[in-house]
Amino acid sequence: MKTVLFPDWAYKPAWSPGSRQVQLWHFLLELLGRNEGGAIGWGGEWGEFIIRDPERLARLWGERKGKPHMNYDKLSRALRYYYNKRILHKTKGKRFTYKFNFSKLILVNYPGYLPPSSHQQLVHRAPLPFPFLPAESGLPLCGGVGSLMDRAVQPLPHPFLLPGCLPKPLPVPQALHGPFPFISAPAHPAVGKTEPRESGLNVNGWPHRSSADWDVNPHISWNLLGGEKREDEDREGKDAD
DNA sequence: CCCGGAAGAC
DNA sequence: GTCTTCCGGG
Repeated sequence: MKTVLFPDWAYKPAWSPGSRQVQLWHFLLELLGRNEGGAIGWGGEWGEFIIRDPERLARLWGERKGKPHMNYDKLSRALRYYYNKRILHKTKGKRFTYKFNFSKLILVNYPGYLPPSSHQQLVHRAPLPFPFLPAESGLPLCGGVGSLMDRAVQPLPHPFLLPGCLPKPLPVPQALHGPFPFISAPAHPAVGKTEPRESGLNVNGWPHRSSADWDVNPHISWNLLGGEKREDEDREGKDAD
């Protein structure tokens, strides 16, 4: 069943036990997911976004954080700190354009990622721990006070994301042919056939697909949570030739 | 505009 | 640890 999901940082809840404040990338995802129009929007590339109104975005961010003097200069400094953390890249040459680092995909199954030693255990489809809801349901997506994050039904052992926060690209399987070193699960012999439903949860354009849709090099090293392989460092349009 | 060091808040 | 603030430099 091979499920391809998102990088480790993307699974950190907006309100992790350690940090009681919203994180900037969550905030950005929230705005992008809401398609709130104006301040920020998805760009052409997978994960790329463009800040259309920098000062307005800064004002919104400042309001969220209780920092009335926030501006784009300071916000962009925070974005720059994401470079080293490998959460963001700058799309060079394009003004106000950054890109989320979705190049490192994480292979996990929802009720908890599986450590490399025991990953053959729960290799079956796992439903999301929260009820689906359309983006129009009024509740804020991607966390925030009073959002789904707070009213999650069960204690969640693992961080999670909400649908609608991420771009919906990949109309075709050619994403893998690009510069993205996507990672997928190798075929596990122990699994047998466990494919209850491949529909997954595309209800919101959630890019949750079986990697069988894409032909993947099996020898790509797949790093799980905590793994820090840096073989990707994805490029834009210019690849080495 | 964009970059990152430095210091400090929390 | 995650920004916020300030800033010299390109």
